[in-house]
Amino acid sequence: MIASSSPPTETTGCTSCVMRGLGLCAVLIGMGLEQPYAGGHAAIPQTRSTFAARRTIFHQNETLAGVPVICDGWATSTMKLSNGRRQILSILVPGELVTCRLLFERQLHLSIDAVTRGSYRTFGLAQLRAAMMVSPGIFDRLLSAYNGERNRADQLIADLGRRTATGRIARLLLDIWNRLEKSGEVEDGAIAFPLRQTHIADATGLTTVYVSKVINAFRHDRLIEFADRSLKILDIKKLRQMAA
Amino acid sequence: MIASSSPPTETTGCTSCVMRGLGLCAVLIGMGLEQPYAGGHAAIPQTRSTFAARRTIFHQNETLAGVPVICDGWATSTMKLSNGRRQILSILVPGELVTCRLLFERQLHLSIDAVTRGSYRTFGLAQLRAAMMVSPGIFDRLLSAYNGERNRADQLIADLGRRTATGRIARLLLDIWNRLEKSGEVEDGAIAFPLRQTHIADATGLTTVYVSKVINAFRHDRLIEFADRSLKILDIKKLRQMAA
DNA sequence: CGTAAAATTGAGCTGTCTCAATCAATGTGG
DNA sequence: CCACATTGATTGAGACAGCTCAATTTTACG
Repeated sequence: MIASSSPPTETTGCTSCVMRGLGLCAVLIGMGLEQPYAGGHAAIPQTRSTFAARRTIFHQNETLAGVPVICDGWATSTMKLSNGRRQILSILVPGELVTCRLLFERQLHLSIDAVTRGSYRTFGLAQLRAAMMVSPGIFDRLLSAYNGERNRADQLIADLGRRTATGRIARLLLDIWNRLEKSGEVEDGAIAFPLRQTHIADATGLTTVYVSKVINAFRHDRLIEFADRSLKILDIKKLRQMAA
Repeated sequence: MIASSSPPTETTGCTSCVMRGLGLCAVLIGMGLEQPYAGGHAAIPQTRSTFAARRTIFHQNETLAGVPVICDGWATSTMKLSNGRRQILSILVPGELVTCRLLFERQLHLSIDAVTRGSYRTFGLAQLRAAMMVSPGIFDRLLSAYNGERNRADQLIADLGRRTATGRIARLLLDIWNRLEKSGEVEDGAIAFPLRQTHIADATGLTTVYVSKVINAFRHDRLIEFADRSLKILDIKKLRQMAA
């Protein structure tokens, strides 16, 4: 899994990294911005930070100097309300950029919370923006990534406003499934799924109690298997129906 | 209100236009892109289309060649679900750009529905993108407009997921109030407010029946006056409390 | 002026929440 | 490596916010 010619710690997770998917490294190299580094991707920041499970990685209203990418582990971007409630805006799976908004705004207006332990790297704002300006390809890809974020946000609005609990949960599961499937992370018909029911509740605007009941109904109807931080979809057709 | 030296039909609404706010016209003129036109803004497209109340202006999945700006009248961007329900993603007041997403994607994935009668102009994609590339000012402003759209979407997600009906409605009213206040459209302590309760319901994920009850409760508590397509906030402090 | 759209009202229903108690899993320190 | 502490999941009973249905009135508009 890890190329023997390069240091393992530096390439972990990079195969599914968004930045790699964007072809960003190639462009940065083309710009002559690469730093001498044996066996790794030239544009990858040397500093990698780790985070513990259930910790807040970046706080609401914190100011960042770059765009972090989650190398390893899962996280959420969460909005914390004055009444103490919280709403998850998006689930960040390994390899994902935290949010493209940071390309144009230094201040984070929501908090990034770790689900599992993991690590991230921060790409420099100036470097990324320069790459965008130099390469129309990068420009379009980053902006279409931004549009992708928007699409998901819009879907979530429709879910929360106009769909029932079972529909919301089914859609959340299918969404994550599809994302991981796309990057080839289905193994034995199952995906790693470290989200707790608390996360599902906060993402769907429901209660943990009620999430538990819906999930158990899904299990009972043999739509899914969900245990040990792993998710298997048994009847994707019927699950899609519930999500319609 | 209208400068006597320029044709009234062509300048209507332009004073509060986003494009004007962006300083876009000046930049386009500086680029030598202006078209000869007596008494108007050089960069404003000559073609202006009108729409009738309650009609769909652009359909979900339609492909557009430019970025429309609502000159006159109110509209909504709405997502139509397979189960026949609809969710309003944003309320477009006069002078607003439909969505910055169209700068980077030709396909609209939601529908734009007229609330009142009105008119719009479409700015050419190529022209806008060129202006973005030439002027860092325009670039940043358009992207921060995009970020603004995102912020509103995120707020809406939190509203729908974690706030009660009264909170959602209070926040909707306050949001629109603030936007119009910012562009100086409060007159005699009231704003024009052509939204029907159906729109409020579709924007807040509620039912018209229930919206009616909440609005009447607000009226009864003398928080707002709301009739004749006009809204007056009587007790903004208490209304903000409900929205907290 | 007539018809369509919007708002209101009431009665009853249900999806989801709250509260509370219990059990299972996970993580931590000695 | 065990014992304890914390976090997470489950279950049941009861409550309520917001929905549905349906009838009626009011308002808007061609």
